[in-house]
Amino acid sequence: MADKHELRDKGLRLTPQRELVLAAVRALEHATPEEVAEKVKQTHPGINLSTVYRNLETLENVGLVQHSHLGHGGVRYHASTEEIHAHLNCESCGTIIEVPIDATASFTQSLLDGYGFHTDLAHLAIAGRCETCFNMPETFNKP
Amino acid sequence: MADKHELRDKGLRLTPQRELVLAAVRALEHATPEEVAEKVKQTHPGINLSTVYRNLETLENVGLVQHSHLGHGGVRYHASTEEIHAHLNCESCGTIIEVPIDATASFTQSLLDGYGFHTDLAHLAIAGRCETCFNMPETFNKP
DNA sequence: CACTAATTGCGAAAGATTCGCACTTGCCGC
DNA sequence: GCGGCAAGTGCGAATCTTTCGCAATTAGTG
Repeated sequence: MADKHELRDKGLRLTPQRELVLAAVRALEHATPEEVAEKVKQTHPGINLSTVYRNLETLENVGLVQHSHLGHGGVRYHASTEEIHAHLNCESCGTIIEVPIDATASFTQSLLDGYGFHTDLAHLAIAGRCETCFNMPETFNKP
Repeated sequence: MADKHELRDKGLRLTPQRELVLAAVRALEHATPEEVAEKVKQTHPGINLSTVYRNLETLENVGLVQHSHLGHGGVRYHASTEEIHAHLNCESCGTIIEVPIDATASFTQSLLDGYGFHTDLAHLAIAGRCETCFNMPETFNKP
């Protein structure tokens, strides 16, 4: 699971809670803080939500995890080691489609050329509608 | 400001609060509900925050305004008549760069071709760093 | 002018995240 | 191995944003 040294090497103490939070983020992919807490509780029922929030923040500061905003819902965390991808978020059904980041390279390059903007497509989802929902007008505007 | 008929035509009652909310959204561009309320209070100090929220929702339902998620902050509303554009949101300094939607056409087309996904780039901002912040490493990770 | 339904104000509630503070515990040096 | 100290945790309260219920008000209609 979590290598004993990767936390220590970052100057962090090695607590069971912290290890479990990191392991949960890695196992879950795109998990909300709530879901991470849920997962951790399976092996450490006493963990406090505050502790989960604090550890997510701490782990993010040292670069082991990152968060993204994947839609109307809230924040979601993923391990930094996960392959980088953009997220297409269907506003009707909530489906998340993952797109390899190199499929977006020419777009981000054009933003760099045109606006000097260094795009981080992994951080915010791209909104829209998937094929299925697009063909069901009655679901429009009701995510 | 707000044409007397555009609200009535949508089947809505014409109340001073509603007119002012619509006017504020149009005047402010990318305003949070909080900011809209602030603006409305300049001419109608008694307005209640709930009323602002309800009117934003109502106005969105009839298509006069829309909301987007522009970054870590919260929701922002803009008038539907504004020219459609994507938003590049610098995570360091919070600057919003507006990009005409046709500059993104080939990207959205490729998402449609490749994933059957109908992209609405106006709804969620694109995260990244502006030129200035990109060249100031010390500001990294502290939006 | 009276009537009815839409709208507002207000206070409370709900959900998510943060904070303060006292208690606990990992880690370092001895 | 043992003690001390700062980092980390648990807990409850505070904050912030958004929503809700309900009674009072008001726009639009005839």
